[in-house]
Amino acid sequence: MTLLAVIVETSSKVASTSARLAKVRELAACLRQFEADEIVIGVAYLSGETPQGKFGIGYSVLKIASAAASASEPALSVLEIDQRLTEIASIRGGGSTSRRADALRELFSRATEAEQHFLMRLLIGELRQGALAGVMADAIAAAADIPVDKVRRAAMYAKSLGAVAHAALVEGENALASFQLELLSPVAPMLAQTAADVGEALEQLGEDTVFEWKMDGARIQVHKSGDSVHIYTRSLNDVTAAVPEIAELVKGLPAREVILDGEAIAFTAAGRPHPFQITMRRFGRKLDVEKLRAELPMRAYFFDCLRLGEESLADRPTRDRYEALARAVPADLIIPRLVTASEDEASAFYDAALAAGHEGIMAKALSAPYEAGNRGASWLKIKRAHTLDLIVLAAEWGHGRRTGKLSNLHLGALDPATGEYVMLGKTFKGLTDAMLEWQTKEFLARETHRDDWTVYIRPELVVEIAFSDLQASPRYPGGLALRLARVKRYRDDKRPDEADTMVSVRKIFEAQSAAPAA
DNA sequence: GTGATCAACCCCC
DNA sequence: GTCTGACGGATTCGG
DNA sequence: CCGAATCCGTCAGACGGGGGTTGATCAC
Repeated sequence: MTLLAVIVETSSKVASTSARLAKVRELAACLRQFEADEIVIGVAYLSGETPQGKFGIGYSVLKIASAAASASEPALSVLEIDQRLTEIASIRGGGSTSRRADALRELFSRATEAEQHFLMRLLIGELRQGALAGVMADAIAAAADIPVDKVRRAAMYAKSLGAVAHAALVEGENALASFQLELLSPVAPMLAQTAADVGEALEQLGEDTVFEWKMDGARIQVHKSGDSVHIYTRSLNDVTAAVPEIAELVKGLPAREVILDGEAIAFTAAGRPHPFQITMRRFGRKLDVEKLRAELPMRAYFFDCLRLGEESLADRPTRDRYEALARAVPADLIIPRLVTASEDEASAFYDAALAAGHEGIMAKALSAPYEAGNRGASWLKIKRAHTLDLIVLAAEWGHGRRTGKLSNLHLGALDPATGEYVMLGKTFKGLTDAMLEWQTKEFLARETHRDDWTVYIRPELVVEIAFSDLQASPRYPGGLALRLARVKRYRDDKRPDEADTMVSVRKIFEAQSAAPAA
């Protein structure tokens, strides 16, 4: 029987070093200590997850529970924690918040302070030990003395990394072969790297490149097995009930067994794609699905086929998978695509995608396999970014490796009509350590006032911000918010009165929602 | 008791 | 989702 | 030819936006 304290001790050692190999050694040593029925749970905890997944425990509930007394000696076992968490996850309905907090407090009262701290971070989803599933895969390979490639391959198709660890440690290397692409069992979708433009994409991928429109909806993976159809999200949640029209569509396809990769997105009656936030009113919804279905129909566009009939196509090249896709799905459900080695043709294709209201295009190597769960170099996304010179209005203190630095910027633009600065969003992205250092000093020199987390400053600093979109905002005063904002550079060369104002901000918003030129 | 509002949480990008 | 930093294996450089 | 420097892919962790659902609380 393994105590939670063993895991807590391991996590602490893992966190204390930045060397990945040392982390792997510590994790592997811990894995070898587990008994068979503890492996799935222990692997989850040491990868910053619980077997129960997310179940409604956040910072607020934990704050109540953490008021508990603590035990002086470790006594909780791994299996008991798992049992208690399963019970807590099952508490629902009226009064559940306080009953959950009570149950958590009781559990915490039997944990040492170190164990409480670990459980807090685990349940909130911020273990911050510098090791998650990626490092854990290495550790499983090391503990079972199996090549890491085999572990990673099994992990692509397994329900959980813990299941892979169990098979590897209990049954050995050969057992990993039983993890295969299966119908109605979703696999982590392949992700893409970024390219600045079509020229860069062609340079990286070479002659054999296919371009596809990139639509700004939600990724879907569709499985059909006879009469049974399920639709999964990028993180493998089942959203079949939220998009019944797509399920019906797939039920009507002639193929009996098929796995498709694609995008779900809502369109206007005029045939233009809705902004992402409109698509999200449908996607993942549980209530009133039928009512909204009528006014906000969802479409599916497919771009890959991982299985058609008996055989898995994941290891086959893109061109073979496309050939299967074309057999499985009518042409109007396939995302617009173009095979070309011509930069001019590719650019025109990109312009057409943007003119049709889409996000950009993808570039894919025709000879590459489907790398499930990987951010593979054979898929590149090409999106344009807007840029504005905005004013820093305030900044928030950072956490973790940014503790002690002012990190998250409040960004705004002057509204000439009122003379007031209008906040448009926040960002912490794109800042180097040197910039963090510099801006902390500069902000504090301009401080006007502060509260718990935020330091407000005189509107004197101009910063160039890149962003994907402007979204309609229910919370910001101008009714607009930056989407995916990141810092490009500080504009030391610009005075605040030379920065962009709300006039140019509104102009961008209007241009992006306008109908296409005739 | 019932509906409206709010805060916390999760899930898409 | 974007971006930076760190690690470590692979590759290139310099004498 | 070998050790050092550099390159490159992978992983983790900084936290953004808007949606929804659920349960708690407030007003009547």
